Amino acid sequence: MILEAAARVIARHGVRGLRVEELAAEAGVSTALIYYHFKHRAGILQATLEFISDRAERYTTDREPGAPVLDARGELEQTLLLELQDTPAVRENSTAWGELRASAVFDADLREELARATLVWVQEVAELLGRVHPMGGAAALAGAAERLTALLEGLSMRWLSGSLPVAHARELMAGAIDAELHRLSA
Amino acid sequence: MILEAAARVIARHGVRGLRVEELAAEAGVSTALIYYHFKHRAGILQATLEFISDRAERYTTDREPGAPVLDARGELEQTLLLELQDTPAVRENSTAWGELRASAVFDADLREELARATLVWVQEVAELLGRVHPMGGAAALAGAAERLTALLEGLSMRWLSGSLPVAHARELMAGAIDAELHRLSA
DNA sequence: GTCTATATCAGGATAGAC
DNA sequence: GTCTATCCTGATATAGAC
Repeated sequence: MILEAAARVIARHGVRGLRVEELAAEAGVSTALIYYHFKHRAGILQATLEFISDRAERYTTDREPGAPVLDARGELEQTLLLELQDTPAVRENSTAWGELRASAVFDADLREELARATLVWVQEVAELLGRVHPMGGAAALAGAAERLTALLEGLSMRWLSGSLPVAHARELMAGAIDAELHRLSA
Repeated sequence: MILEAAARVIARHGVRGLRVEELAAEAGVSTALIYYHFKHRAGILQATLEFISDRAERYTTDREPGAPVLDARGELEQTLLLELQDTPAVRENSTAWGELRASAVFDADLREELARATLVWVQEVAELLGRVHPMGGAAALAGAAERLTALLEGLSMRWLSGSLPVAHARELMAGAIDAELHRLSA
């Protein structure tokens, strides 16, 4: 699929480094066909970013069949720490997500989709937090979820840009989960 | 100054959108002069990153003359919340910083300087945390500082990409400072 | 729908004068 | 150090056949 190929290419060279020709090669088609499906380069980007955010929603929710059933806190940690692993799939998605976020600063067309995807993700985490702390107020849960997900984005960027080893990023993330849960208890 | 102009252009169109010609126009010089000073486009980016991180160090440390003297916690909050204000100067620096961070994912030449600047910043925040909690262990202080600064980067990106209003970003940041300080007390 | 050309052009980089 | 003029590569986009 062309969009899958586009996600790979973006993860490899960034949005700015996306060459239609390279994308064509990666997808095993000609450049003309790319332009047949998408009117122009910008359209490719738009469609790819939509594709990436949809895919990200699925893959944080789905669990491998046969994976151990986790308690609420385990589920929460799993969801967040899943994004800080140096595997090709995670690297690809995080890189593409970071690119999407960075591109949206200068491209208003991306902002709506991005805000939507961010909201879905925050709500999912808030819901998990609520399962750990059923008595937490909705506002407190939402705030904690926003902080944890924003922190995750910040840590991912540091990791991917070579300022922070993954292992350390994971420790920091775990510490933040701990801090937020304590705060919800207080 | 060329580097100041570069920071402005990057804040306006991103690293991806930096045209040497536009930079030349912004700085009021010819493109040839740009290439006289910097060997190639990549060199411009490198130098601009250095410039921006130096400037950021100054402007988080310097206080306006006549500004009220703050206690340790006030100083800490000031330093972090300063970066979440919708003023041209802050927007410009944050935007450029975010761009350089994002670019470094695909450009190894930027990574070293970026890691250095990140480290300086983390240490500065750790030092401020230490003044609030003189009994905090070095590792705990460093961890908290890394989380707070990474969160700030994450919140800035959300703000600049239109997923989060500044005012809310500030509240979240304040909440995180609170959580980290509580955790250091425990 | 898909390909093989190819037109077109933006933008990075340089030559050479002052 | 700084400019004007220009080259030239590399990338977007299209024409037209199958």
